[in-house]
Amino acid sequence: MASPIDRYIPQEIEPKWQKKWEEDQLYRSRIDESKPKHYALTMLPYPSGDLHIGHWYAMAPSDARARYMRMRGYNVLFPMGFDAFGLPAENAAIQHGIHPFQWTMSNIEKMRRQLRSMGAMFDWEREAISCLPGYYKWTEWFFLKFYEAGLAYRKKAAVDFCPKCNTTLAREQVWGEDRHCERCGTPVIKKELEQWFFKITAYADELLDFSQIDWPERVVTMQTNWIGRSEGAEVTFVSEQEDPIVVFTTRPDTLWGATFMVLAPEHPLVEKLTTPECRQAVEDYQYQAARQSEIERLSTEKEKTGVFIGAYAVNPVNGQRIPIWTADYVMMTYGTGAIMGVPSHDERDFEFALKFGLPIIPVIDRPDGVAKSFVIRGSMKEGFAQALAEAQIPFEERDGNLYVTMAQEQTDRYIELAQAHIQAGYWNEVVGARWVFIFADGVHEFDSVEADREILARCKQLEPAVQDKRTVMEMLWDVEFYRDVLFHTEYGTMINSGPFSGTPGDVAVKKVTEWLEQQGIGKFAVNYRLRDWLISRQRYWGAPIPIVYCDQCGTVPVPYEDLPVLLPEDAEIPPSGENALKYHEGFLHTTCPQCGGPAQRETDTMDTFLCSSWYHYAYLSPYYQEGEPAHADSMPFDPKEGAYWLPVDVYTGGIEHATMHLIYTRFFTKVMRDLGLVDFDEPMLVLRNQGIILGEDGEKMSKSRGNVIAPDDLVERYGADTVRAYLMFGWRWELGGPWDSQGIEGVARFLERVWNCVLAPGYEGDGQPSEDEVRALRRKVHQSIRKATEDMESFSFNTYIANLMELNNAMLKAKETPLYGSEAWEEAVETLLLLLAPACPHIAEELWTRTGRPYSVHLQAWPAWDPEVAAEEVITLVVQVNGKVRDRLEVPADITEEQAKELAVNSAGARRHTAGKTIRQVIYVPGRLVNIVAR
RNA sequence: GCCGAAGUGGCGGAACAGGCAGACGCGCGCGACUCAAAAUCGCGUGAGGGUGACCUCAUGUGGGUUCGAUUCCCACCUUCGGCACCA
Repeated sequence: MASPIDRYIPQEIEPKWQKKWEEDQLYRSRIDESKPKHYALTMLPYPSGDLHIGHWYAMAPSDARARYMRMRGYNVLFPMGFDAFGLPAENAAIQHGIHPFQWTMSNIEKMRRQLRSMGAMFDWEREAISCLPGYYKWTEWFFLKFYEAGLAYRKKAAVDFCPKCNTTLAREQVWGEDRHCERCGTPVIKKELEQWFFKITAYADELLDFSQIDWPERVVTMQTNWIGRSEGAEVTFVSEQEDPIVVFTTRPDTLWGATFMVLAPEHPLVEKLTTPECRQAVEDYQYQAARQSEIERLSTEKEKTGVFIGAYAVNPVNGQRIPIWTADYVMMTYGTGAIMGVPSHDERDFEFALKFGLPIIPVIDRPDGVAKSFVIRGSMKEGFAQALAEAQIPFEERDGNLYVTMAQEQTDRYIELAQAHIQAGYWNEVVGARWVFIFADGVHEFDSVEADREILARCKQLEPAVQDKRTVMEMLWDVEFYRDVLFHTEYGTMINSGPFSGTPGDVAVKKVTEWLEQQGIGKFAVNYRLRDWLISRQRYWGAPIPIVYCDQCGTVPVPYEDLPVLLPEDAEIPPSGENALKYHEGFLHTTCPQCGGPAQRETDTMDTFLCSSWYHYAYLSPYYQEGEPAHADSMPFDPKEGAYWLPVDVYTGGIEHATMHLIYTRFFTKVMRDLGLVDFDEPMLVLRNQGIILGEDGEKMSKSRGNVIAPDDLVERYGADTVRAYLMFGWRWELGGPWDSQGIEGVARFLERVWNCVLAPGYEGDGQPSEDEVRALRRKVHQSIRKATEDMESFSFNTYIANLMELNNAMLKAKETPLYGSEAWEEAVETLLLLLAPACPHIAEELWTRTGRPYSVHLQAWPAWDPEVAAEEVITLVVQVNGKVRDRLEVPADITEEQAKELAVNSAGARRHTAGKTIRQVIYVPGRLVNIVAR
């Protein structure tokens, strides 16, 4: 029984070492040209007031890896700060009457304490808090630089607005099908306001290039989709009043199939082109459309709506006169806000045309070559079915009707037969890979709007049941059998397209685009889903936008020397949640920097994503040149620090930032590069995402569910080292999963075993360890170093800890033998502590110093493994017969192929299963197995 | 609807340039210690069959490639993310 003082009591040793490390400035990161640098960064928290287990899950393994890199000889920077502007501070102000600044700073105070209990190697001297003037001076400075570069502009825009928070929302802050506010859940409405934007779209193409960074495929895909580049053409249609109407299309090869146009309800030409007869209906529709975005967009709003505006345009490729409609399925914000409707090859246009009786003319051949015909009973003369059978045209017969499904090549023969057999008073058609109507007196190709009219008229004469049909396609749609071949969106040979008919699908887009350019009616064009970044927030608690509005001079930027525009400390947050700056006379009124006359300040503040777009630069020299006036050619961080530390080598954080923060910060860096502030293209070279820890019930942790795991409680009970190691051990880091309060007990036991393994007395008998025993222990030790190194490199934290457990288990066995106290034993102890140090810094330090080793374990070099020592001497040779394991043999690792095969074939297990069979083949996998193929 | 990821014991998870499935841990069972319990330590633990050595089945389902597939290919099912009238 160990004496009480020798028990593992993390609650005593952890604070002790944290204090000591801090006194010794062990984790200060200073420029050291003699060492390679490593900038490890983990996403900074919002100071909500409580560090939750998710923060630990993100930060503790990141810290372990930063510590590992440090032991590998890198000069490591691993800073921490707070993303301190934002809405919750204002909500707290409203609810509790506390000023946002005080609320934020006291939260930070508490969270700093909690963060320190983690024992991470944060360099607190580099802490940066985004709501302090020394920080947001530079956020404002960046705004001015963007403005100067033409990348910040103001425009009136319909923005999502939360009536409860009384603020505009970014697209990503609007959630869910019902479009509710990210923060409070209130359904969002649209509002027209003058807003500031950053021109992120100017960098869209460059943001699509991920060649310089090692980021998870998932994030790359999400960003690629978010940016949503599509290539196509802009084509100019002309209204009958001679107004050019430009449309964007990705399918110029379908131009000949454009049978109508649709303008977005907000499109300026709607107003101009609408005829008096249609005006009332159009205005009603526009009103409806505008209102519809105000009401929550109801769930099943699938059904297409729209109205004809009375006007016509001319299809520039074939002179066809086509009606112009307005419909809300066309967005004003994408492309040109106008489309050509090609219902035969676009699902939405098809649905729209079918509903409103617009002609649908196929212009792209079906690549699958499937053609169909429905032969109604009595429409053909006797012997038709037999003729089809003889021609090997497949069909099914049901209730006397024939359902013919044929290949494109068979359609000519089919048409001949149908024509020969068709009864007077009937018609028959072929659809899909061929479009033909067969009447008793002749065959009509279905190839144009005119043909559509003529065919329909003839059919109506013959069959009263189709009287109400407006188009051929509407008539065909009633035949269920046809539905899957009536339209398609594939590329294919162009048909019914004038001179372009017959152009193969793989070159059609290119050829048509070139021709459009020659004709001067269109040109190659690229469109993006990405919109410019709306940075205005109608909030008090954010970095002010450094702009004043002067009656004489208009929009005037605040001079660099006058930064920062300070947030007034005495502002009162109105209970309505409105922007306090609007009502703060002292802030609002100022003088124009240009003419000295009276002027008003911009009261919008900046999106907090701006603050977090450059925080990794702020860490280099927090609040750089505080108190000194800034200039246009200032640097927002110390260039010496930047030259050494940048860019970030490894960035860790949650996947939820894939399309917001992680695009914005890349954008920021590219602009900074173009401004000459940095000389690289990407801010973070390697990115890794951790998953989410759920409550023990498998649900997302929340106070209302009562499933929240509080790190403070865990630290108090188990100590930080146990919590850290469990967070690394329990899950695949990138996936996360439910908390398991029994699982952590296992890790606590492990650390206790490590403690006892190192400190408690072992074997007390006489004798020397055998050479084999020494070799076996050393082999395990060196294999463990190899495995630990590989796992750290690949962020495989769970197997990293498992490997340490294995080493410890092996040592506990060795401890009961003469190995205890030997040189090999000491090597094992030292290695165990060194490998443990990144994950569990306190216990490693305690045991390191207790065993008389020089302080500090965290200044030691990562151990190296000797491949020869780590090499196995004996391997288990698996013997398979026909792929099934039949025996296992212990053999020397350097066994030759012949020896291995020989042993395997003669092994008892193999003989049992090869008896009476012929051995056909023997396969040898070096160091692993022999597979005997016997039949 | 489209795009992407993942399905392995009772549980978290190992092993995938194709080669012993289930490392490590939780839980569970048996044993030691104890008057007893907890803690600790030892042994066992995918399912089924056989007294036994052994045998059969098993990595979401169904096919395929291969001497050999958790790993590669095809189809399907389930779960979780992302986007969602993007022309």
